[in-house]
Amino acid sequence: MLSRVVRIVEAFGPGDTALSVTEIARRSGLHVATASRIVEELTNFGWLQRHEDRQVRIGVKMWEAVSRASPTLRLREAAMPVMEDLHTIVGQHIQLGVMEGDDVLFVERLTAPRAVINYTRVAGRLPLHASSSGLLLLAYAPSDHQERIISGPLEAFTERTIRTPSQLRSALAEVRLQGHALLAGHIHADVTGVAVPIRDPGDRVVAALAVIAPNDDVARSRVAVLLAASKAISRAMTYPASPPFK
Amino acid sequence: MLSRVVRIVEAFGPGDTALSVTEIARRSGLHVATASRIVEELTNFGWLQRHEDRQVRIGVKMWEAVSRASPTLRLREAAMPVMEDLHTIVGQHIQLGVMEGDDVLFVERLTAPRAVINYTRVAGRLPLHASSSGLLLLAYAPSDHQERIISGPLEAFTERTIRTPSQLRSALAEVRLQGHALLAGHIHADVTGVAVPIRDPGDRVVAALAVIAPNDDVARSRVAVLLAASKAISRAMTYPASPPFK
DNA sequence: CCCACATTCTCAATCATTGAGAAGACGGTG
DNA sequence: CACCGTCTTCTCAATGATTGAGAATGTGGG
Repeated sequence: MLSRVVRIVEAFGPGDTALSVTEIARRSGLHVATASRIVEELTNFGWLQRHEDRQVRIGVKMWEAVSRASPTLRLREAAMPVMEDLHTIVGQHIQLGVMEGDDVLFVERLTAPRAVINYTRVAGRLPLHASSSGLLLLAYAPSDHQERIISGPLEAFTERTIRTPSQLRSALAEVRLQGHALLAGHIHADVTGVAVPIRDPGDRVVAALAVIAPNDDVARSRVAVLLAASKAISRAMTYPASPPFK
Repeated sequence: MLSRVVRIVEAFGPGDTALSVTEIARRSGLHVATASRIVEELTNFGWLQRHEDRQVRIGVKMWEAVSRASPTLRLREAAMPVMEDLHTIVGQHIQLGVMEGDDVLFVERLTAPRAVINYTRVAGRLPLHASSSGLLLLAYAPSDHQERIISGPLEAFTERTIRTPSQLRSALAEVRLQGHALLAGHIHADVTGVAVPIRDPGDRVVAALAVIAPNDDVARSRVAVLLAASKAISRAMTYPASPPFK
């Protein structure tokens, strides 16, 4: 059955590059015999691969199939050159996120080796109410989605994380007023995030571009260059897709 | 059955971001009813997603699961900062490839907007004998693999593409002698590629780092900076993996 | 309005999947 | 070297999900 394949692949959580069959069975709730058999079949297709010690990893074939037809390909291709320029200019972490359920999902990021701690990863998530990217995306989301988050539990990361519905409501209003989201110390006490919207040709907000910097960085002055970058990405997305290759 | 899922997902070729159910059925050789049903099930898991016009794309959930446990994650994380620096310095396309079957599979790339045409994409492939990255990887591959490629058909892209076993054999010897691969006009008449090896802690060649530039670029002078970059990446990979996050 | 095409639904025969338990492989330890 | 615990794979009969032809429904264009 199909759900078992999904459960097996999704058993790999953030930070798990390799798992044993037993561990996969435990996490997915499948019988080990079932897990073993499906893992073997997927391995034959190259969708999973096995280490010499029988540990299981995601296979190159699956990565390839998914990556070449990735749902965010257009966005990432349009964004990457601009993100690089931005990265060179501001010298801090740059990240690109989209809304996915009640989280922001980061689809691309550039790290600054000596810069501040940053918990995000490519394909990592953060709650919408807690991160600058998430708050920005939520501010431009349909109101029923906003209301669901506002009325839901608001997990706190630090003492400055938004934790009440009224705080969140006014924060969203402020984001819409200013056109960007600036959050200091909401995820980690020493870290400030600034996020701006990226719009598709129909002017809908489809992604957030953010700079993650230490609190004492001149974060506020980064808004202008961030906005310029987001305009450039929005413009690049309006052009037709790039030509096929091999 | 499991193979049907694989066939459906792998129906998405390079350049296909969205397909119709009928097209998926045609490419995968499945009955449309079967394709329709499996597509619907995968959609419920978020592994596929449907456009308003019923077109099918890869879903965010599948992208997320695969990307966060990607088999080349370590390599890419180690390589990206260095690739960016390199990109800033040389101002040409930079790409990172691994050997996968009889092709080189590109796992990361940085493009130079105004630079030369480049047919590669992330998750794109090129034959081992034709590209600088491929030739480099083949030169350090087990000899049985080399022999299989040497004796196999050698597809030609331009008149300068290697097309005979003896040409390939001597090209491989030269790569091993020099420690890098420089190919001018083998994929496209006006384009030169230069590739150098990236080694894992056990000193095995696991990837190729390449610069793609116009023929009149001073490609030869790029070898030194490329080698420096590859050493930096190799070194970065020896450190333990980065800590988990959310 | 009708036609062509794409998609989904229906349903009975089929055949792959399941999972308990056994057997085998592996690795560490006394 | 033999023992033991753990992980993995195998066996096999009962089960029930999967399959695909064809019908029905939905969709868009002329």
